[in-house]
Amino acid sequence: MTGLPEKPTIAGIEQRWSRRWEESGIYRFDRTKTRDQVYSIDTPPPTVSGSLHVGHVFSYTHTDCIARFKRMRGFEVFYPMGWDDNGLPTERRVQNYFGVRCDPSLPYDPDFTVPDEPDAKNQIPISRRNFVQLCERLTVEDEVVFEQLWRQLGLSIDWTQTYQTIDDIARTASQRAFLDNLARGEAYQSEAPTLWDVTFKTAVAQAELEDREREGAYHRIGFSLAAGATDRVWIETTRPELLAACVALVAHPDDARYAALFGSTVLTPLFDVEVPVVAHHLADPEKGSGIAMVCTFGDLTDVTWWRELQLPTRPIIGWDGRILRDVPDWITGAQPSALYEHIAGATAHTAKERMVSALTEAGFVEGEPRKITHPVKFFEKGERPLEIVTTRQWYLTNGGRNPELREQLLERGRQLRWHPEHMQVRYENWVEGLNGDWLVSRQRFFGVPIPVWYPLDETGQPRYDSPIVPTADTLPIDPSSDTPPGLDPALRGQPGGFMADPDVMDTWATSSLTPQIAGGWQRDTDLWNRIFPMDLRPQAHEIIRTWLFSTVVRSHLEFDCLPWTDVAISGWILDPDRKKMSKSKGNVVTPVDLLAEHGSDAVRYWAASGRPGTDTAFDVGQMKIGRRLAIKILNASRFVLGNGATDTNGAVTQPLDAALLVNLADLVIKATDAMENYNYARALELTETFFWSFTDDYVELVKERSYGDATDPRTVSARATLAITLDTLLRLFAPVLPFVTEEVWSWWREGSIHASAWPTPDDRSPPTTGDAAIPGSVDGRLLGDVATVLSAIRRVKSEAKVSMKAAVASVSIHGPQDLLDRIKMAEPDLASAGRVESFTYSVGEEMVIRSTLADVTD
RNA sequence: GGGCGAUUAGCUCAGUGGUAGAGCACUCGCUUCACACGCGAGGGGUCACUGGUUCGAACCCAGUAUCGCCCA
Repeated sequence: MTGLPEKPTIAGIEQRWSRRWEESGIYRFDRTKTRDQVYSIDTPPPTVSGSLHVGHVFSYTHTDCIARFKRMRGFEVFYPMGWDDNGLPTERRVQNYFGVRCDPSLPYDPDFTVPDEPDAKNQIPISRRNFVQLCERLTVEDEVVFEQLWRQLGLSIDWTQTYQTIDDIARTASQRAFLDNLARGEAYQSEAPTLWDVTFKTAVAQAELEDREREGAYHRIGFSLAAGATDRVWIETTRPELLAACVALVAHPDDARYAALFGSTVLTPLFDVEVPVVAHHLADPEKGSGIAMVCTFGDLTDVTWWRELQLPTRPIIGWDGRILRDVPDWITGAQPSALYEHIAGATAHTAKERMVSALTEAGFVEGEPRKITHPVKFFEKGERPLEIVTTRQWYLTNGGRNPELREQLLERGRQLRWHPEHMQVRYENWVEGLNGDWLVSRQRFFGVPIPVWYPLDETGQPRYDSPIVPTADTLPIDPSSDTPPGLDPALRGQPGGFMADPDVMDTWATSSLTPQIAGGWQRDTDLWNRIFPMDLRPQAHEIIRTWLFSTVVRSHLEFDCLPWTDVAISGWILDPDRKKMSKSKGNVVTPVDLLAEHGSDAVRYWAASGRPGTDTAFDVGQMKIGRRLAIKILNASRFVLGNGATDTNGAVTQPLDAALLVNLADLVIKATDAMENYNYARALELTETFFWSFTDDYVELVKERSYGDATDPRTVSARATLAITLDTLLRLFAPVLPFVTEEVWSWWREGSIHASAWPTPDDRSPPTTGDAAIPGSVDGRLLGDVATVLSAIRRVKSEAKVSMKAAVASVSIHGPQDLLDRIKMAEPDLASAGRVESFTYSVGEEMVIRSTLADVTD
């Protein structure tokens, strides 16, 4: 054995070993292995434009613990890392970082350089291609920083398998999968009311919505029953600015107050547009006045009424969220037109003020606005309420409109093994609640383009029903600069020519293909066949409805199977007030500082202590415990090895030693079982508990014996037991504490501990009952009994406030015969550990231990 | 409003039918030849509450409360 340090330290351990691991390539995927020998992981790609936070460190550590365990179990682990540089976060970061904004109408400027002093408030307009180049430039910078952190944390990733969600490979896979969906009829276009973010000017899918409670007010507005009549029907609305878009009034069919009006028409105030009064069960008699104004479109209920009652379409809100400029054709007459012009071009907010004031002046408002709070739909990343506009969009089937497909996807959810199990209901609830297909087109710049063109007819109008698609070998394409096969580029935009679909795909349309992108689908079939379907998807629970579900959808449609067999859902990190940690609260600690302060093993210890799927408190105290454990492992190992206990093949002949090995085998069984069930926290806890009692009790008991003559069987037995136990415990700790265990391993073992085999209970079988040399040796209780006696001896010394070195004249032990028999077998070890001069035994029921200290001579 | 989870020592958490546990913190000790980033000992809990099942409940069942999350 070489390299045993005088005074071991954990300083600098991360840099040393992460470099060594990279040089030796021990985490690289060996593609000579077949699918049954492989364990493949669909690693979540972090958003590079954001920053890594403690939650990332927490959950990625969990995955790494599993990866390391599986590797030691003999699997070839496919563990790639991806970077999600798609979509809005990157666009926004580029805008702020470089002080630019994308204007797709501008031509490409090859000489463009970024401003010396970027001003995010006064952004310079640049072309789409210039903008995308800046996106790519920034993400490359970010990826370097991220990779560095992951290496420092000790993730056992194959760094030759990284991917980006915007690179050529990802674009090709996304477009290929989309075209496959299109060919099978799973992707289709539809012109329909669409939830629309007026800030980002893009459509938003159901999965990206959230309800937020907002203040609003009911305005009580009167509709005239007939031209010139003074009789009114009073409705209450939170959106009076949409009066010009009113298409009907609706009340519940059983509502006697309005029964007489069903089938008749009324006039909208001031605009004098004739609208029908209709009945529908969704009208709530308890809400407002019980009769509601239906507009194009105030909310999703309006859309339902519009669809089910076949009402006309009268849009007045534009894609910018402002009232459309031109007076619509259903508004006629001088005064109504003048009123419309008064609100035209205004924001919804301003239009509301103007409408209320005009209606009030004309006597169509009753009472004061009645303030309420109500849920309003928002884009999860947006800050203004969504509008509903009618647009042409691409959709992917996801079961939202097809009961048969929905049931198939629910069945996929049941086939998947969830850790923890109860997370499956999140999936069930989401799939059961889908009310439409997956809207995949987005009106953004930095994303994967939808790979189709449309023919233009003689008048220059696009024919959306017969899109032109590229051939698979030309992917990836950008239809806005590439030309359809066989067509002249000059025909772009010309009558009889073609035009590009202007949109890009939803980021989830790419992220839902991470197995395909990372695994070489349609690109590296040899690799693909070795890793798919994958084994594990680790992820957070807030994206079950997005990432997890969309990945299942794509795999189901493309391959008719699950993308993985297991999913591990990680919990939140909570701050000390039990609130989710977040940037806005200013309570986020940067991972770099955390690793530097406590050490990677210590931070990993804290992370691995959190049970799978359970929210875990950010707890520096737990990291300190991890650090202490790492140091203890170094010191205990140095002691064991420095004592000459390096031979695991020595004959174990002493009962105490055999008892320890029995308990060790039991630990291995339980820890393995926990790991197999993705419960690294349980495995760690079991191993840690064993380790502390090993050092506190067993090592103290055999210290004297292990110092002895190397040819003495008692010494050989102690040393072999120490070596076997250390060897086993290091391997059990290795997934959680990769650095310190590797450090110790390097002192006396060949190769890397991370390439060694996970322990099995048969590694070093303890002597059997039949062994005459060690009576009763397989009884693991011996260790606990002896530890109890040792503790009693220590207590006497502690209470007498004397050193543990103080001598004990005699110890009398009272108890059942079998207990006494066991203790007698370890009497010499007890005598040396406790400095006991003599033992006496007496038989009885209850265990009683009495110790008498020797006279203190000084 | 629907669903899921949690509630155990001052704190962070284990513990799925058989005498309430760990670490931290606290108290009192110990310069023990691996470790003072250490070692030893000690004090500390109506297991949220109310019922039920059971010989026996922190654990199973029903309900209540509080907190968190997901969905509407």
